[in-house]
Amino acid sequence: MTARSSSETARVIPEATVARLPVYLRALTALADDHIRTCSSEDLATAAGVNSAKLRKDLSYLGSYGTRGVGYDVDYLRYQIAREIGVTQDWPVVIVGIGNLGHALANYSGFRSRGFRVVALLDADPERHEEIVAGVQVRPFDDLEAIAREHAVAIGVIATPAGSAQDVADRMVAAGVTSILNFAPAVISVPDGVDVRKVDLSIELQILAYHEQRKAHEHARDEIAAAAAGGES
Amino acid sequence: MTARSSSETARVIPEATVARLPVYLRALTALADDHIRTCSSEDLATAAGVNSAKLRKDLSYLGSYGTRGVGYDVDYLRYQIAREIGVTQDWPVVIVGIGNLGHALANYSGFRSRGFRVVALLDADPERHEEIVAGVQVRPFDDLEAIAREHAVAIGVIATPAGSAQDVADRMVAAGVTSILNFAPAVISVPDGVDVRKVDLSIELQILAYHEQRKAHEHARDEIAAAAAGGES
DNA sequence: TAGATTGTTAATCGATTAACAATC
DNA sequence: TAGATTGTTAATCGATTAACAATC
Repeated sequence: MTARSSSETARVIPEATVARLPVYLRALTALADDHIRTCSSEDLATAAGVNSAKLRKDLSYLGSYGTRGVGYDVDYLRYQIAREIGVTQDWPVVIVGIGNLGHALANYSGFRSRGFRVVALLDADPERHEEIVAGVQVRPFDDLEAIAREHAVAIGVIATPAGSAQDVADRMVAAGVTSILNFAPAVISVPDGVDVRKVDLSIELQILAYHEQRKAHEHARDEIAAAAAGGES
Repeated sequence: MTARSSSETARVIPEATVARLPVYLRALTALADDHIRTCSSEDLATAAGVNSAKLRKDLSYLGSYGTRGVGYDVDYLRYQIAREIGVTQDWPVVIVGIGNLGHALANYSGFRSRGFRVVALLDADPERHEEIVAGVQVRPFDDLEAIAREHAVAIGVIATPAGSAQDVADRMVAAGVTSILNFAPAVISVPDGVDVRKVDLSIELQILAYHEQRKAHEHARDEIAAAAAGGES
């Protein structure tokens, strides 16, 4: 459908790489905070918790920002990654659902410093409309359209119960939101062209539980094997 | 290192599959709540937001729990997946760091119903030790060892600021915790055999920002192309 | 020039998907 | 038996990694 222009030189960054760029950005910020001016791919990879070959391959999709024999200039690389991700500008964000999690998200200090600005907190419950959270007054969910258009909001965060998530997503999309971060434990469906990412506490815990169980089974097996020592080959 | 026993028939479930099993579990629970007794792979795939070939492949790693020509028994499959993940039992969990996010996590109702039980809330700040959150009193961080051993805690949740995360992780590992869910915006390193999963709000938002920016660029390009209509081939 | 480190190649590994034989 | 749907095969696609030539 979308014709690829030939002027841009095949700028397709793999999804796995895109997901790691923010990690590199954070690691570079930590290095800069420690007054480190230059780092090797090995240094940065260690700080980011990945292997250095992967890091260099990832960076190679952005361009050639290092110096052979020397390494990377921390500030320069940081700026290039920030620009590539798009967080040199400020993205207006709305949060819908100001329960416990919504409160925590609204108060999250990492927003502002990382290229995002919470322009509105919305909740369907009128009881919450008095409240001021992190300096922002909670407003009715029905104000979504007006706010989204006024601030040109492209990114929405859903922190409602599961039952409301699809409805909120539909309204967001209708209001022009094209990227959604969904904290509700529900699958939401959206039209093509809208991106959804999902964060789910209980799913993360269940993945850990699976591995825990496997470890437990392995231990049990090892012990049985040890007890039956000297058995058949 | 770990010798694979031959009695268990090569029970290696790919990581990508493991990460989807909890999604299937939730979808099956939703179907059961709607009094649906049987479903096809197509039905379940739709409910889980994946394609049906992938779903069937995933389920095939667990065993053969469907009936050709008929589909899957919802309750039976749900039990089999829960057993495979290990959430038919209850996992004791500790949460460290009872700020905004820690509060939200402690109050999260999906815990209990999904195989987890919060046995302790810990915080280093003595000011918080009076507090009772979700019916559980906040206790000193130094109680970690005692609590972890008493309840045989295998899973820990870190909801502290980034600066404390590595220290908390080290203490958890020393206390026998072998799976960590890390909400702090920091890379933590742990010994082999300890699993860490990371949930990071600002990274998720940055990934969305990247795609937003790409959409914006594409629109701009399309408009330029449209304006220059009738140009060279 | 010698030493260091990048950017890239190519091999390997793992995940996705369509298609269909098996079978209820 | 005819229709439906699973479980599996095999082809394809994407991600990881080691190794090293290029080059500062």
